[in-house]
Amino acid sequence: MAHEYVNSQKVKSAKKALLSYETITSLSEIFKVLSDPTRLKIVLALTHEELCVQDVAALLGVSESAISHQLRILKTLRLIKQRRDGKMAYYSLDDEHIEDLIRVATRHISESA
Amino acid sequence: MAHEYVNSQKVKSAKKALLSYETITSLSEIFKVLSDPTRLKIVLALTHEELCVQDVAALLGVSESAISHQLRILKTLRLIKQRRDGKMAYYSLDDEHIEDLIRVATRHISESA
DNA sequence: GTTACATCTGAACACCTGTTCAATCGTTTG
DNA sequence: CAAACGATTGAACAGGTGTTCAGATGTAAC
Repeated sequence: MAHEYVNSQKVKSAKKALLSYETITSLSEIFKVLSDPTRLKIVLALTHEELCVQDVAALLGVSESAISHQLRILKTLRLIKQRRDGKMAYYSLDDEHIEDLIRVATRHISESA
Repeated sequence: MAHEYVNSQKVKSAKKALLSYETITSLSEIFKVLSDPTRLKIVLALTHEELCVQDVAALLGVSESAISHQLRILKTLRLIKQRRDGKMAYYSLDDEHIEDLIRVATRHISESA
């Protein structure tokens, strides 16, 4: 194979911007968890205030079961944490950086409109 | 309905962090497009250098057809732009803010490890 | 213990998504 | 013109995703 690429010079330059497999995987994961509107709303709602499952469901207009499923995903990925109080379970944000990410993204869409 | 929420005060506070339907939709969209590893790699590769379809495919180890499909998605969402040169089509980034978003997300995963 | 309530869970379902494969389009070259 | 090449497209496929539904936890009150 004399020429692996059409334009080796450009590819060589482009290669510098690539990231490791682990980084790509982690980035995809964090973007993916925020790509679902319901999860995104949950994260926003829990940013500055803890809420129980019922209230999250009522606030967002989604069934409690669906919310519970999504809360589990967010908890597994350590974006939120849980506090038990009797029968109730209170959830709150457990990631200080997520706010920044959403803020940067929000600025992005408002400036490209 | 005397009590719409279990904890009205907390819900009232949480409501302040919510965003409009349009903003939520746009945010989900931008996170979703970056949630696929192939698309994320394409965006990274085209950040500082334009590339033709063949070279993107070879660089990422994906078929030209699959790359072409993804390039169309990225182009539709105005993340990348196309330049024609004879038979070749050169693609490059068309969004200055995407780099920031990926940079913030990268910092996030490196600090939470 | 039993009832009531909040939450959680698993299976099922419809829907969406990314790749593959084959065919087609556009442009360039002989 | 025809052949060659890069790129594009559409249908089909497997795999993944979010919600619903019914049932099971777990905790508190009686």
